Amino acid sequence: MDDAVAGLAQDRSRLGRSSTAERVADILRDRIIEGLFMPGQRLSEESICEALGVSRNTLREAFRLLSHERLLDHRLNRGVFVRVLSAEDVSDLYRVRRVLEGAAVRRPPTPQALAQISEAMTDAERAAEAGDWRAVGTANIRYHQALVTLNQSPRLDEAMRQLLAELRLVFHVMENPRDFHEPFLDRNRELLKLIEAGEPGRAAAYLDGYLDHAEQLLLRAYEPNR
Amino acid sequence: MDDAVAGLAQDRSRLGRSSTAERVADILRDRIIEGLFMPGQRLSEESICEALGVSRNTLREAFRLLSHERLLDHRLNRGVFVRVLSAEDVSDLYRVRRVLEGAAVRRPPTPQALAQISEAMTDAERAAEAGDWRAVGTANIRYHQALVTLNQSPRLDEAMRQLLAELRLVFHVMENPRDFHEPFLDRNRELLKLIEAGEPGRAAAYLDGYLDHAEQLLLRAYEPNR
DNA sequence: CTTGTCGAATCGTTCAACGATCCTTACGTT
DNA sequence: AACGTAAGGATCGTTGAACGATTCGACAAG
Repeated sequence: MDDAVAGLAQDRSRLGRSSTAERVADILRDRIIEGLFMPGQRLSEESICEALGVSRNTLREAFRLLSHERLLDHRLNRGVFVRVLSAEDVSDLYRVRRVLEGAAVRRPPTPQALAQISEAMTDAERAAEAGDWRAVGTANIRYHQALVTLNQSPRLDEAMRQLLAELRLVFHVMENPRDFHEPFLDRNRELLKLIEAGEPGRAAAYLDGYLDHAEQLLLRAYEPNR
Repeated sequence: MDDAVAGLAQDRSRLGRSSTAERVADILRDRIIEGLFMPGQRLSEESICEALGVSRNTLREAFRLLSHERLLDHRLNRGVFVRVLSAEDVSDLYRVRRVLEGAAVRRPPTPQALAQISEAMTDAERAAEAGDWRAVGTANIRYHQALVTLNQSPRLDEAMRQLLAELRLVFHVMENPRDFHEPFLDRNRELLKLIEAGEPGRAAAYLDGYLDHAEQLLLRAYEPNR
């Protein structure tokens, strides 16, 4: 019986798990990530707190959370806006990816992490066959999130989660998701092979080329806008 | 004249710079980092909002910000507490440092970054001569913050800033700051030399040993507490 | 010693209000 | 036509009070 009681300790995290402000933040985060709120759009306190049935103060707490995640841009006395990323932001995001993912592929891979990466990989391929490019994008994100878990660091996982959320804001400027995601299917597969083969050096080099290419594609999509 | 106008863009960040909640967060962050609020201590909404002369709602917004930085622990219906880091947290912080600083030392150093590192180095040495070990700790943190700037990434700089703030919470358990900081003076100097000499491989290896040692010192200090 | 009950303290959330700030528009000046 | 000024409205920033919900500690009953 002591075992059963001890097991409860793991579920403790679920106890504290709720608070209107956090739930509101979750809802808004989803909308932003899904692209239902477009970058640059202003989020009016009044209309949103009425639509969600929460008070302005609670909504403001949620806004603070999302601004801190760089998904919203909070301008004093002017309200909050969905973040608009600049070309410099894109470059910076890829600099961080090179560091985080680069460190990941140099680590001895754990079976669980490999399984997660592999699962995301097959999900992406299945979605590609079905022609669901939005799902391909989602699976691709899961792939890279799983990649970072090789670092075995909760904080780096969290950092990657936030980074990928920001990156989704960028993906919305890609008018044709297929052209953007399709080429990376083979690359993800190849990278996974190199990791499984225990060749960290080659995997890291391959990853660098991979990220350079993706960054340039995105930057090119940003060119016309200025 | 266009130059002068363009130069203004850099000061734009100062414009938005104010909001009671953020200023409150700044004040509290300083107190926490300086150790005036001890880890585990509860921060009562009522007493603090009265002491600072702000409303509870505003204070709560500040609390949200600091919880998001992992400096406060927000437990539902129980209030906010100064974060208490576990031994696992310490290990994770050092895993992140290995990734962030490890990537930094492998980069070709820029003159400005080197200057900043060098300045922190001499500040630390000067403070050591004066026997001011608290100042040594502060300069040491500046040193590593400057180290990360080699990555040339604002997001990584920010991540390092937060990481070091967390680490200060841990340093408060070191009863004797001199024993902890003194050995690292020579190591910092040696690491700087290796970077200046353009030997990224040896610098990275040296850094790893450095971080391993620091982590173990901290973990040993944590042992008695459990 | 364990369990149930109760009250105080505090949190979570809402609501209403007022001043401050920003944007827009209009008007007059140069 | 370009610029400075003024007025108005919309929205934000912040406050203060209020009430239910939750937690914690004490104390009595089993």
